[in-house]
Amino acid sequence: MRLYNTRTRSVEELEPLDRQQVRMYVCGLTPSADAHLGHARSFLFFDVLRRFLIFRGMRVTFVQNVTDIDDRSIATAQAEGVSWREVVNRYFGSFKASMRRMHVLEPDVEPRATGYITPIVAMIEELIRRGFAYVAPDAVYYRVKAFPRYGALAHRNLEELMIGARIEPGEGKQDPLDFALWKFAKPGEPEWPAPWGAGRPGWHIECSAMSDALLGVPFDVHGGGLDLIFPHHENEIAQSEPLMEHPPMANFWVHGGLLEFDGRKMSKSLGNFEPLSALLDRHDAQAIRWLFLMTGYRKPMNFREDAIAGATVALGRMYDAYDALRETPPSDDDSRPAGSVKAYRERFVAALEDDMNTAGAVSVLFDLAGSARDLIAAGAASEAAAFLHEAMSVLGVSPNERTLPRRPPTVLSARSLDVAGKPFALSGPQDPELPGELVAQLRPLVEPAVSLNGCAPREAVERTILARAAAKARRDFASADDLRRALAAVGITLVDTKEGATWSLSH
RNA sequence: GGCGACGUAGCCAAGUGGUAAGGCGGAGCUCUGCAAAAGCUCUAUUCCCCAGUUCGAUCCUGGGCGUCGCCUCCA
Repeated sequence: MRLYNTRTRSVEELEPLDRQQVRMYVCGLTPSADAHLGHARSFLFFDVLRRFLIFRGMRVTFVQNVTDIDDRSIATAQAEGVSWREVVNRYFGSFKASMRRMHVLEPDVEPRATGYITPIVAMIEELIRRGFAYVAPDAVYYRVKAFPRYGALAHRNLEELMIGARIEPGEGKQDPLDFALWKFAKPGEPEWPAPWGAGRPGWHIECSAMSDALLGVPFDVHGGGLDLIFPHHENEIAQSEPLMEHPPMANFWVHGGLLEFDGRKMSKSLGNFEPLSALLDRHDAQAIRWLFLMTGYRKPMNFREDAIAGATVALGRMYDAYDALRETPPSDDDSRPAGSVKAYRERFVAALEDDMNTAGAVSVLFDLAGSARDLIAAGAASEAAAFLHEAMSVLGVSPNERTLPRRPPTVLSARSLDVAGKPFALSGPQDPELPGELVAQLRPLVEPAVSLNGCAPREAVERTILARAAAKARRDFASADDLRRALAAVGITLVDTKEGATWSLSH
Protein backbone atom coordinates (compact mmCIF):
# COMPACT_ATOMS: atom_id res chain seq x y z
CA MET A 1 0.00 0.00 0.00
CA ARG A 2 0.99 3.58 -0.43
CA LEU A 3 1.22 6.08 2.40
CA TYR A 4 2.23 9.69 2.71
CA ASN A 5 5.55 9.98 4.48
CA THR A 6 6.25 13.27 6.21
CA ARG A 7 9.95 12.45 6.24
CA THR A 8 10.17 12.51 2.44
CA ARG A 9 7.09 14.61 1.80
CA SER A 10 5.80 12.11 -0.69
CA VAL A 11 3.54 9.13 -1.01
CA GLU A 12 5.57 5.95 -0.89
CA GLU A 13 5.07 2.22 -0.92
CA LEU A 14 4.97 0.86 2.60
CA GLU A 15 7.33 -2.07 2.74
CA PRO A 16 7.85 -3.47 6.21
CA LEU A 17 11.43 -3.90 7.33
CA ASP A 18 10.47 -7.38 8.43
CA ARG A 19 8.41 -9.20 5.89
CA GLN A 20 4.81 -9.59 7.05
CA GLN A 21 5.43 -7.64 10.19
CA VAL A 22 4.72 -3.96 10.60
CA ARG A 23 6.01 -2.24 13.69
CA MET A 24 4.12 0.92 14.59
CA TYR A 25 4.63 3.46 17.30
CA VAL A 26 1.94 6.05 17.80
CA CYS A 27 2.33 8.92 20.20
CA GLY A 28 -0.41 8.64 22.75
CA LEU A 29 -1.79 10.97 25.29
CA THR A 30 -0.28 13.12 27.96
CA PRO A 31 -3.04 12.71 30.51
CA SER A 32 -3.09 16.12 32.09
CA ALA A 33 -6.52 17.21 30.94
CA ASP A 34 -9.62 15.76 29.34
CA ALA A 35 -9.12 14.19 25.95
CA HIS A 36 -11.11 15.83 23.19
CA LEU A 37 -12.48 14.95 19.80
CA GLY A 38 -9.26 15.98 18.09
CA HIS A 39 -7.44 13.24 19.94
CA ALA A 40 -10.19 10.86 18.93
CA ARG A 41 -9.74 11.76 15.27
CA SER A 42 -6.07 10.93 15.42
CA PHE A 43 -6.39 7.66 17.30
CA LEU A 44 -9.32 6.59 15.18
CA PHE A 45 -7.24 7.05 12.07
CA PHE A 46 -4.34 4.99 13.33
CA ASP A 47 -6.79 2.36 14.45
CA VAL A 48 -8.13 2.06 10.90
CA LEU A 49 -4.63 2.01 9.46
CA ARG A 50 -3.78 -0.80 11.82
CA ARG A 51 -6.94 -2.71 10.98
CA PHE A 52 -6.29 -2.33 7.28
CA LEU A 53 -2.72 -3.59 7.54
CA ILE A 54 -3.99 -6.63 9.40
CA PHE A 55 -6.67 -7.07 6.75
CA ARG A 56 -3.91 -7.06 4.15
CA GLY A 57 -2.36 -10.00 5.88
CA MET A 58 0.37 -8.31 7.86
CA ARG A 59 1.20 -8.85 11.46
CA VAL A 60 1.15 -5.53 13.24
CA THR A 61 2.85 -4.66 16.48
CA PHE A 62 1.22 -1.52 17.73
CA VAL A 63 2.77 0.49 20.51
CA GLN A 64 1.13 3.58 21.91
CA ASN A 65 2.81 5.34 24.75
CA VAL A 66 1.44 7.26 27.70
CA THR A 67 3.49 10.22 28.77
CA ASP A 68 2.44 9.95 32.37
CA ILE A 69 4.89 12.46 33.76
CA ASP A 70 5.28 16.00 32.53
CA ASP A 71 5.13 19.59 33.68
CA ARG A 72 1.49 20.01 32.96
CA SER A 73 0.16 17.09 34.94
CA ILE A 74 2.35 18.18 37.84
CA ALA A 75 0.92 21.67 37.57
CA THR A 76 -2.63 20.33 37.50
CA ALA A 77 -1.93 18.17 40.53
CA GLN A 78 -0.47 21.06 42.49
CA ALA A 79 -3.35 23.32 41.59
CA GLU A 80 -5.83 20.71 42.81
CA GLY A 81 -3.78 19.64 45.78
CA VAL A 82 -3.71 16.01 44.72
CA SER A 83 -0.94 13.70 43.60
CA TRP A 84 0.21 13.72 40.02
CA ARG A 85 -0.60 10.02 39.80
CA GLU A 86 -4.18 10.77 40.66
CA VAL A 87 -4.39 13.33 37.86
CA VAL A 88 -2.84 10.96 35.36
CA ASN A 89 -5.03 8.03 36.35
CA ARG A 90 -8.16 10.09 36.19
CA TYR A 91 -7.61 11.46 32.70
CA PHE A 92 -6.01 8.34 31.33
CA GLY A 93 -8.83 6.19 32.65
CA SER A 94 -11.40 8.45 31.07
CA PHE A 95 -9.47 8.42 27.79
CA LYS A 96 -9.28 4.65 27.75
CA ALA A 97 -12.99 4.37 28.41
CA SER A 98 -13.70 6.67 25.48
CA MET A 99 -11.39 4.66 23.22
CA ARG A 100 -13.25 1.51 24.17
CA ARG A 101 -16.57 3.11 23.42
CA MET A 102 -15.29 3.94 19.96
CA HIS A 103 -13.98 0.41 19.51
CA VAL A 104 -10.41 1.49 19.06
CA LEU A 105 -8.37 -1.69 19.34
CA GLU A 106 -6.18 -1.99 22.40
CA PRO A 107 -2.53 -1.28 21.70
CA ASP A 108 -0.35 -4.35 21.84
CA VAL A 109 1.79 -2.48 24.33
CA GLU A 110 0.87 0.74 26.08
CA PRO A 111 4.00 1.74 27.96
CA ARG A 112 4.12 4.49 30.53
CA ALA A 113 7.10 6.79 30.65
CA THR A 114 7.55 6.22 34.37
CA GLY A 115 7.88 2.52 33.73
CA TYR A 116 10.93 3.11 31.53
CA ILE A 117 13.08 5.37 33.65
CA THR A 118 16.03 2.98 33.46
CA PRO A 119 16.29 2.90 29.66
CA ILE A 120 15.61 6.64 29.56
CA VAL A 121 18.50 7.31 31.93
CA ALA A 122 20.72 4.94 29.97
CA MET A 123 19.93 6.71 26.73
CA ILE A 124 20.68 10.13 28.20
CA GLU A 125 23.99 8.84 29.55
CA GLU A 126 24.90 7.60 26.11
CA LEU A 127 23.97 10.94 24.57
CA ILE A 128 26.16 12.74 27.10
CA ARG A 129 29.03 10.33 26.45
CA ARG A 130 28.84 11.04 22.74
CA GLY A 131 28.66 14.77 23.16
CA PHE A 132 25.01 15.21 22.25
CA ALA A 133 23.98 16.31 25.72
CA TYR A 134 25.34 18.12 28.70
CA VAL A 135 24.51 18.63 32.33
CA ALA A 136 23.41 22.11 33.39
CA PRO A 137 22.42 23.32 36.87
CA ASP A 138 18.71 22.84 36.27
CA ALA A 139 18.57 19.99 33.77
CA VAL A 140 20.35 17.79 31.31
CA TYR A 141 20.03 19.37 27.90
CA TYR A 142 20.27 18.07 24.38
CA ARG A 143 22.82 19.94 22.27
CA VAL A 144 20.90 20.63 19.09
CA LYS A 145 23.83 22.00 17.15
CA ALA A 146 25.60 18.66 17.59
CA PHE A 147 23.06 17.02 15.31
CA PRO A 148 23.44 18.40 11.79
CA ARG A 149 20.20 16.94 10.49
CA TYR A 150 18.15 18.75 13.13
CA GLY A 151 15.10 20.23 11.46
CA ALA A 152 15.01 17.76 8.60
CA LEU A 153 11.64 16.27 9.50
CA ALA A 154 9.98 19.63 9.94
CA HIS A 155 11.87 21.00 6.94
CA ARG A 156 13.32 23.84 8.90
CA ASN A 157 16.85 25.08 9.10
CA LEU A 158 18.49 26.22 12.27
CA GLU A 159 18.39 29.90 11.35
CA GLU A 160 14.64 29.72 10.92
CA LEU A 161 14.28 27.98 14.22
CA MET A 162 16.45 30.49 16.01
CA ILE A 163 13.90 33.18 15.36
CA GLY A 164 11.83 33.46 18.47
CA ALA A 165 13.82 30.87 20.35
CA ARG A 166 15.02 32.12 23.70
CA ILE A 167 16.33 30.99 27.00
CA GLU A 168 13.86 31.38 29.79
CA PRO A 169 15.06 32.75 33.13
CA GLY A 170 16.40 29.93 35.24
CA GLU A 171 17.19 27.71 32.31
CA GLY A 172 20.79 26.63 32.08
CA LYS A 173 20.83 25.73 28.42
CA GLN A 174 23.78 26.81 26.34
CA ASP A 175 21.78 27.46 23.21
CA PRO A 176 18.20 28.61 22.85
CA LEU A 177 17.37 25.59 20.68
CA ASP A 178 18.55 23.05 23.22
CA PHE A 179 15.84 21.12 25.00
CA ALA A 180 15.67 19.23 28.29
CA LEU A 181 16.27 15.51 28.49
CA TRP A 182 16.11 15.34 32.27
CA LYS A 183 14.73 17.96 34.60
CA PHE A 184 16.01 18.08 38.15
CA ALA A 185 13.22 18.00 40.67
CA LYS A 186 12.29 21.10 42.55
CA PRO A 187 10.99 20.66 46.08
CA GLY A 188 7.66 18.89 46.05
CA GLU A 189 8.03 17.56 42.55
CA PRO A 190 8.12 13.87 41.73
CA GLU A 191 11.57 12.48 41.20
CA TRP A 192 13.48 9.42 40.11
CA PRO A 193 17.15 8.85 40.81
CA ALA A 194 19.69 9.57 38.10
CA PRO A 195 23.47 9.94 37.99
CA TRP A 196 23.26 13.70 37.52
CA GLY A 197 20.57 14.33 40.10
CA ALA A 198 17.09 13.16 40.95
CA GLY A 199 14.36 14.39 38.63
CA ARG A 200 12.11 13.41 35.78
CA PRO A 201 12.47 12.85 32.05
CA GLY A 202 11.79 15.76 29.74
CA TRP A 203 9.13 15.46 27.10
CA HIS A 204 10.40 13.60 23.97
CA ILE A 205 12.99 11.28 25.51
CA GLU A 206 10.41 8.76 26.66
CA CYS A 207 9.37 8.08 23.07
CA SER A 208 12.94 7.59 21.93
CA ALA A 209 13.66 5.20 24.77
CA MET A 210 10.42 3.25 24.65
CA SER A 211 10.21 2.83 20.90
CA ASP A 212 13.71 1.39 20.95
CA ALA A 213 13.03 -0.79 23.96
CA LEU A 214 9.79 -2.21 22.61
CA LEU A 215 10.15 -2.19 18.84
CA GLY A 216 13.84 -1.63 18.25
CA VAL A 217 15.04 1.01 15.86
CA PRO A 218 14.61 1.34 13.01
CA PHE A 219 10.92 0.49 12.86
CA ASP A 220 8.26 1.01 10.21
CA VAL A 221 5.71 3.62 11.13
CA HIS A 222 5.82 6.42 13.64
CA GLY A 223 2.56 8.28 13.93
CA GLY A 224 0.91 11.17 15.64
CA GLY A 225 -0.91 14.40 15.03
CA LEU A 226 0.45 17.02 12.68
CA ASP A 227 1.21 19.23 15.65
CA LEU A 228 3.75 16.73 16.91
CA ILE A 229 6.08 17.12 13.94
CA PHE A 230 7.83 19.97 15.64
CA PRO A 231 9.28 19.85 18.13
CA HIS A 232 8.28 16.46 19.46
CA HIS A 233 9.13 14.18 16.57
CA GLU A 234 12.06 16.28 15.46
CA ASN A 235 13.49 15.90 18.93
CA GLU A 236 12.85 12.18 19.03
CA ILE A 237 14.90 11.86 15.88
CA ALA A 238 17.67 13.99 17.32
CA GLN A 239 17.78 11.76 20.40
CA SER A 240 17.55 8.41 18.68
CA GLU A 241 19.45 8.68 15.44
CA PRO A 242 22.89 9.65 16.78
CA LEU A 243 22.87 6.33 18.62
CA MET A 244 21.89 4.29 15.57
CA GLU A 245 24.06 2.67 12.99
CA HIS A 246 21.45 2.90 10.29
CA PRO A 247 19.02 5.79 10.54
CA PRO A 248 16.28 6.77 10.04
CA MET A 249 14.63 5.95 13.32
CA ALA A 250 11.36 5.25 11.54
CA ASN A 251 10.86 4.60 7.86
CA PHE A 252 7.50 6.30 7.74
CA TRP A 253 6.41 9.31 9.68
CA VAL A 254 2.65 9.53 9.41
CA HIS A 255 0.74 12.54 10.65
CA GLY A 256 -2.95 13.11 10.93
CA GLY A 257 -4.60 16.45 10.21
CA LEU A 258 -5.92 18.49 13.07
CA LEU A 259 -9.48 19.02 14.10
CA GLU A 260 -10.71 22.57 14.26
CA PHE A 261 -13.59 24.03 16.13
CA ASP A 262 -14.99 27.40 15.15
CA GLY A 263 -12.11 27.73 12.73
CA ARG A 264 -9.45 27.21 15.38
CA LYS A 265 -7.40 24.19 16.23
CA MET A 266 -9.02 22.17 18.97
CA SER A 267 -6.42 22.13 21.69
CA LYS A 268 -5.81 21.83 25.36
CA SER A 269 -4.22 25.24 25.54
CA LEU A 270 -7.08 27.01 23.81
CA GLY A 271 -9.60 25.03 25.77
CA ASN A 272 -12.03 25.21 22.87
CA PHE A 273 -13.51 21.79 23.33
CA GLU A 274 -15.63 19.71 25.58
CA PRO A 275 -14.47 16.42 27.00
CA LEU A 276 -14.64 13.53 24.60
CA SER A 277 -16.60 11.54 27.14
CA ALA A 278 -19.33 14.18 27.19
CA LEU A 279 -19.60 14.12 23.41
CA LEU A 280 -19.85 10.35 23.49
CA ASP A 281 -22.72 10.64 25.93
CA ARG A 282 -24.63 12.65 23.37
CA HIS A 283 -23.69 10.90 20.16
CA ASP A 284 -23.18 7.43 18.84
CA ALA A 285 -19.51 6.48 18.94
CA GLN A 286 -19.64 4.68 15.60
CA ALA A 287 -21.30 7.66 13.96
CA ILE A 288 -18.39 9.81 15.09
CA ARG A 289 -16.01 7.27 13.59
CA TRP A 290 -18.01 7.27 10.37
CA LEU A 291 -17.87 11.05 10.24
CA PHE A 292 -14.08 11.02 10.43
CA LEU A 293 -13.88 8.29 7.81
CA MET A 294 -15.63 10.58 5.35
CA THR A 295 -12.79 13.10 5.49
CA GLY A 296 -9.22 12.60 4.34
CA TYR A 297 -7.04 11.91 7.34
CA ARG A 298 -4.45 14.55 6.45
CA LYS A 299 -6.87 17.39 5.82
CA PRO A 300 -7.78 19.96 8.36
CA MET A 301 -11.32 19.33 9.47
CA ASN A 302 -13.66 21.80 10.98
CA PHE A 303 -15.93 20.14 13.47
CA ARG A 304 -19.61 20.89 13.53
CA GLU A 305 -21.76 18.98 15.87
CA ASP A 306 -24.64 18.75 13.40
CA ALA A 307 -22.34 16.80 11.10
CA ILE A 308 -22.51 13.95 13.60
CA ALA A 309 -26.25 13.85 13.13
CA GLY A 310 -25.76 13.48 9.39
CA ALA A 311 -23.23 10.72 9.90
CA THR A 312 -25.59 8.98 12.30
CA VAL A 313 -28.29 8.87 9.63
CA ALA A 314 -25.81 7.74 6.99
CA LEU A 315 -24.36 4.96 9.10
CA GLY A 316 -27.84 3.87 10.12
CA ARG A 317 -28.76 3.43 6.47
CA MET A 318 -25.59 1.47 5.97
CA TYR A 319 -26.62 -0.91 8.71
CA ASP A 320 -30.12 -1.09 7.22
CA ALA A 321 -28.65 -2.17 3.91
CA TYR A 322 -26.52 -4.73 5.67
CA ASP A 323 -29.53 -6.08 7.54
CA ALA A 324 -31.52 -6.34 4.33
CA LEU A 325 -28.75 -8.27 2.62
CA ARG A 326 -28.11 -10.56 5.55
CA GLU A 327 -31.73 -11.32 6.18
CA THR A 328 -32.33 -12.35 2.59
CA PRO A 329 -32.71 -16.12 2.59
CA PRO A 330 -29.97 -17.93 0.69
CA SER A 331 -30.83 -18.16 -2.96
CA ASP A 332 -31.60 -21.58 -4.34
CA ASP A 333 -30.55 -20.28 -7.71
CA ASP A 334 -27.03 -21.55 -8.16
CA SER A 335 -26.79 -20.32 -11.68
CA ARG A 336 -25.56 -16.92 -10.62
CA PRO A 337 -21.90 -16.30 -11.22
CA ALA A 338 -19.90 -16.00 -8.04
CA GLY A 339 -18.13 -12.78 -7.38
CA SER A 340 -20.83 -10.21 -8.01
CA VAL A 341 -19.32 -8.04 -5.34
CA LYS A 342 -15.76 -8.50 -6.53
CA ALA A 343 -15.65 -5.10 -8.18
CA TYR A 344 -16.79 -3.41 -4.98
CA ARG A 345 -14.15 -5.23 -3.03
CA GLU A 346 -11.42 -4.21 -5.44
CA ARG A 347 -12.46 -0.58 -5.38
CA PHE A 348 -12.68 -0.62 -1.60
CA VAL A 349 -9.20 -2.06 -1.19
CA ALA A 350 -7.74 0.18 -3.87
CA ALA A 351 -9.05 3.27 -2.11
CA LEU A 352 -7.47 2.31 1.18
CA GLU A 353 -4.22 1.27 -0.44
CA ASP A 354 -4.03 4.75 -1.91
CA ASP A 355 -2.83 6.58 1.19
CA MET A 356 -5.80 5.44 3.24
CA ASN A 357 -8.51 7.12 1.24
CA THR A 358 -11.22 6.25 3.69
CA ALA A 359 -13.69 8.64 2.11
CA GLY A 360 -13.32 6.83 -1.19
CA ALA A 361 -13.67 3.48 0.55
CA VAL A 362 -16.81 4.62 2.31
CA SER A 363 -18.33 5.79 -0.95
CA VAL A 364 -17.81 2.31 -2.39
CA LEU A 365 -19.81 0.93 0.51
CA PHE A 366 -22.58 3.43 -0.14
CA ASP A 367 -22.59 2.38 -3.77
CA LEU A 368 -23.00 -1.19 -2.71
CA ALA A 369 -25.73 -0.30 -0.25
CA GLY A 370 -27.54 1.57 -3.00
CA SER A 371 -27.37 -1.51 -5.18
CA ALA A 372 -28.58 -3.84 -2.44
CA ARG A 373 -31.78 -4.57 -4.28
CA ASP A 374 -30.01 -5.51 -7.46
CA LEU A 375 -27.58 -7.66 -5.56
CA ILE A 376 -30.44 -9.45 -3.84
CA ALA A 377 -32.16 -9.94 -7.15
CA ALA A 378 -28.94 -11.34 -8.56
CA GLY A 379 -28.75 -13.83 -5.73
CA ALA A 380 -25.65 -12.21 -4.33
CA ALA A 381 -27.13 -11.11 -1.03
CA SER A 382 -25.07 -13.32 1.23
CA GLU A 383 -21.89 -12.59 -0.67
CA ALA A 384 -22.57 -8.87 -0.43
CA ALA A 385 -23.44 -9.10 3.25
CA ALA A 386 -20.24 -10.96 3.96
CA PHE A 387 -18.18 -8.38 2.14
CA LEU A 388 -19.95 -5.50 3.81
CA HIS A 389 -19.32 -7.05 7.18
CA GLU A 390 -15.66 -7.51 6.41
CA ALA A 391 -15.24 -4.04 4.95
CA MET A 392 -16.99 -2.41 7.88
CA SER A 393 -14.76 -4.37 10.23
CA VAL A 394 -11.73 -2.85 8.58
CA LEU A 395 -13.21 0.56 9.25
CA GLY A 396 -14.13 -0.37 12.80
CA VAL A 397 -17.88 -0.12 12.36
CA SER A 398 -18.74 -3.76 11.77
CA PRO A 399 -22.24 -4.87 12.63
CA ASN A 400 -20.64 -6.85 15.46
CA GLU A 401 -19.36 -3.61 16.90
CA ARG A 402 -22.54 -1.75 16.25
CA THR A 403 -23.45 0.73 18.87
CA LEU A 404 -26.21 2.44 16.93
CA PRO A 405 -29.58 1.17 18.06
CA ARG A 406 -31.76 -0.53 15.50
CA ARG A 407 -34.89 1.29 14.56
CA PRO A 408 -37.22 2.00 16.14
CA PRO A 409 -34.94 3.55 18.71
CA THR A 410 -35.28 3.77 22.44
CA VAL A 411 -38.35 1.59 22.64
CA LEU A 412 -37.88 0.35 26.09
CA SER A 413 -41.25 -0.36 27.47
CA ALA A 414 -44.06 -2.24 25.83
CA ARG A 415 -47.54 -3.13 27.02
CA SER A 416 -49.93 -5.60 25.61
CA LEU A 417 -53.41 -4.21 25.51
CA ASP A 418 -56.63 -4.94 23.84
CA VAL A 419 -58.44 -2.76 21.35
CA ALA A 420 -61.71 -3.75 19.85
CA GLY A 421 -61.12 -7.32 20.86
CA LYS A 422 -57.71 -7.54 19.22
CA PRO A 423 -54.26 -7.48 20.85
CA PHE A 424 -52.54 -4.15 20.62
CA ALA A 425 -48.90 -3.64 21.52
CA LEU A 426 -48.22 -0.17 22.77
CA SER A 427 -44.60 0.81 23.25
CA GLY A 428 -42.79 3.98 24.06
CA PRO A 429 -39.91 5.39 26.03
CA GLN A 430 -39.31 3.78 29.40
CA ASP A 431 -39.07 7.01 31.33
CA PRO A 432 -40.29 9.74 29.04
CA GLU A 433 -39.49 13.25 30.13
CA LEU A 434 -42.89 14.59 29.33
CA PRO A 435 -43.64 18.22 30.07
CA GLY A 436 -46.08 18.69 32.88
CA GLU A 437 -48.28 20.97 30.83
CA LEU A 438 -48.75 18.31 28.19
CA VAL A 439 -52.11 17.26 29.51
CA ALA A 440 -53.38 20.81 29.48
CA GLN A 441 -52.16 21.25 25.92
CA LEU A 442 -53.54 17.99 24.70
CA ARG A 443 -56.92 18.17 26.40
CA PRO A 444 -58.56 20.83 24.18
CA LEU A 445 -57.28 19.02 21.11
CA VAL A 446 -58.77 15.65 21.90
CA GLU A 447 -61.81 16.25 24.02
CA PRO A 448 -64.51 15.17 24.01
CA ALA A 449 -63.34 12.15 22.00
CA VAL A 450 -60.88 11.26 24.72
CA SER A 451 -61.25 11.96 28.39
CA LEU A 452 -58.06 12.97 30.11
CA ASN A 453 -59.53 13.60 33.51
CA GLY A 454 -56.93 13.11 36.18
CA CYS A 455 -54.36 11.75 33.75
CA ALA A 456 -50.65 11.91 34.21
CA PRO A 457 -48.89 13.04 31.01
CA ARG A 458 -47.88 9.55 30.05
CA GLU A 459 -51.31 8.16 30.64
CA ALA A 460 -52.78 10.96 28.55
CA VAL A 461 -50.58 10.01 25.65
CA GLU A 462 -51.47 6.38 25.93
CA ARG A 463 -55.17 7.03 26.24
CA THR A 464 -55.07 9.13 23.13
CA ILE A 465 -53.20 6.47 21.21
CA LEU A 466 -55.66 3.82 22.28
CA ALA A 467 -58.56 6.03 21.32
CA ARG A 468 -56.98 6.49 17.94
CA ALA A 469 -56.53 2.75 17.58
CA ALA A 470 -60.19 2.29 18.38
CA ALA A 471 -61.11 4.88 15.78
CA LYS A 472 -58.98 3.04 13.25
CA ALA A 473 -60.64 -0.21 14.14
CA ARG A 474 -64.03 1.22 13.27
CA ARG A 475 -62.48 2.78 10.18
CA ASP A 476 -63.08 6.28 11.39
CA PHE A 477 -59.91 7.56 9.75
CA ALA A 478 -60.82 11.20 10.08
CA SER A 479 -60.90 10.94 13.86
CA ALA A 480 -57.75 8.83 13.85
CA ASP A 481 -55.92 11.48 11.86
CA ASP A 482 -57.18 14.22 14.17
CA LEU A 483 -55.72 12.39 17.12
CA ARG A 484 -52.40 11.85 15.34
CA ARG A 485 -52.25 15.57 14.64
CA ALA A 486 -53.12 16.37 18.23
CA LEU A 487 -50.26 14.22 19.47
CA ALA A 488 -47.90 15.76 16.95
CA ALA A 489 -48.90 19.19 18.17
CA VAL A 490 -47.64 18.34 21.65
CA GLY A 491 -44.46 16.77 20.36
CA ILE A 492 -45.40 13.11 20.25
CA THR A 493 -44.43 11.14 17.16
CA LEU A 494 -46.52 8.09 16.53
CA VAL A 495 -45.43 5.18 14.36
CA ASP A 496 -47.85 2.40 13.49
CA THR A 497 -46.54 -1.12 13.50
CA LYS A 498 -48.08 -4.41 12.56
CA GLU A 499 -48.58 -5.24 16.21
CA GLY A 500 -49.75 -1.88 17.43
CA ALA A 501 -48.06 1.46 17.79
CA THR A 502 -44.85 3.00 19.03
CA TRP A 503 -44.51 6.52 20.22
CA SER A 504 -41.62 8.78 21.00
CA LEU A 505 -41.00 12.30 22.08
CA SER A 506 -39.60 14.50 19.36
CA HIS A 507 -37.44 16.69 21.56
C1' G B 1 8.23 37.46 9.29
C1' G B 2 9.74 32.12 7.85
C1' C B 3 7.82 27.29 6.61
C1' G B 4 3.53 24.28 5.43
C1' A B 5 -1.56 22.80 4.43
C1' C B 6 -6.27 23.83 2.73
C1' G B 7 -10.14 26.69 -0.44
C1' U B 8 -15.07 21.68 -4.98
C1' A B 9 -23.19 22.33 -4.75
C1' G B 10 -27.36 24.78 1.11
C1' C B 11 -23.74 21.75 4.47
C1' C B 12 -19.76 17.86 4.64
C1' A B 13 -16.57 15.79 1.11
C1' A B 14 -13.66 12.28 -2.89
C1' G B 15 -11.15 12.87 -7.21
C1' U B 16 -8.67 13.08 -12.28
C1' G B 17 -4.59 16.67 -17.77
C1' G B 18 -10.06 15.02 -21.38
C1' U B 19 -14.70 17.39 -19.20
C1' A B 20 -17.25 16.67 -11.65
C1' A B 21 -17.64 10.06 -6.51
C1' G B 22 -20.31 9.73 -2.16
C1' G B 23 -22.99 11.45 2.30
C1' C B 24 -26.36 14.95 4.83
C1' G B 25 -30.18 18.30 3.65
C1' G B 26 -33.98 19.73 0.10
C1' A B 27 -37.77 18.69 -3.95
C1' G B 28 -40.93 15.27 -6.63
C1' C B 29 -42.78 10.31 -7.13
C1' U B 30 -44.05 4.99 -5.62
C1' C B 31 -45.89 2.14 -1.65
C1' U B 32 -48.53 1.48 2.68
C1' G B 33 -56.18 4.53 4.77
C1' C B 34 -52.87 8.83 7.24
C1' A B 35 -47.97 9.16 9.26
C1' A B 36 -43.26 6.66 9.67
C1' A B 37 -39.89 3.33 7.28
C1' A B 38 -38.28 1.72 2.56
C1' G B 39 -37.55 2.33 -2.81
C1' C B 40 -37.10 5.50 -7.32
C1' U B 41 -35.86 10.27 -9.59
C1' C B 42 -33.93 15.17 -9.40
C1' U B 43 -30.58 18.67 -6.83
C1' A B 44 -22.37 22.00 -9.41
C1' U B 45 -22.39 23.58 -17.68
C1' U B 46 -18.70 23.69 -12.95
C1' C B 47 -14.30 23.02 -8.92
C1' C B 48 -11.66 31.00 -4.67
C1' C B 49 -9.69 34.90 -8.43
C1' C B 50 -6.21 36.31 -12.47
C1' A B 51 -2.55 35.05 -15.96
C1' G B 52 0.46 31.11 -18.33
C1' U B 53 1.64 26.02 -20.37
C1' U B 54 -1.51 22.66 -23.32
C1' C B 55 -5.54 20.52 -28.71
C1' G B 56 -7.72 20.58 -23.80
C1' A B 57 -6.87 22.40 -16.60
C1' U B 58 -10.77 21.88 -11.20
C1' C B 59 -6.35 18.97 -11.46
C1' C B 60 0.45 21.55 -13.97
C1' U B 61 3.26 26.66 -13.47
C1' G B 62 3.33 31.77 -11.68
C1' G B 63 0.80 35.68 -9.05
C1' G B 64 -3.13 37.17 -5.91
C1' C B 65 -7.10 36.64 -2.12
C1' G B 66 -9.01 33.88 2.05
C1' U B 67 -8.81 30.21 6.15
C1' C B 68 -5.91 27.25 9.28
C1' G B 69 -1.42 25.00 11.30
C1' C B 70 3.83 24.92 12.91
C1' C B 71 7.91 28.15 14.40
C1' U B 72 6.35 27.93 22.62
C1' C B 73 2.93 23.10 25.78
C1' C B 74 -0.87 20.40 22.59
C1' A B 75 -3.34 14.12 18.61
